[in-house]
Amino acid sequence: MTTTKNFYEQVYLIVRRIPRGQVTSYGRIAHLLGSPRAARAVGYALRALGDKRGNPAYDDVPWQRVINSQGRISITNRQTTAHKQAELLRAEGVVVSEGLQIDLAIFLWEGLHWAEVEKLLG
DNA sequence: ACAGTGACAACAT
DNA sequence: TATGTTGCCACTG
Repeated sequence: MTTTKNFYEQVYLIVRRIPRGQVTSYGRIAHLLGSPRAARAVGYALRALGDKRGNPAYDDVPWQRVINSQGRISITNRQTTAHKQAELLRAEGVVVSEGLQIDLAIFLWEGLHWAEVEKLLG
């Protein structure tokens, strides 16, 4: 259990702001957090949610709304399947193709403004 | 302290 | 277009 507001926690805060029915990318979240090159770390943070499942503090993180910059689902590990993510997204209205592709022109989240992020991380 | 790891991204073939 | 390579960053043992 991490008491400090580390990078992972910051990632979760942002992800919780993604509206239902919309998506964003790992890289965009990294940008919002002020570490434009930390896309990989963002993915790592979301993967870590798998180890927290069952913990009420993290059950509300809509991790399925985060995909890669190409608009494609990136999951490859065995704990959580890409298909599972696709189903969760479809359930909230996001159109996911057979090839796990999503049209960013339609479903991409606008993101937050600098002031909003600062207030959030406060 | 240090090397390994990965749900990325950009660039090069 | 489709792979392959390289840079990155935070976390872990």
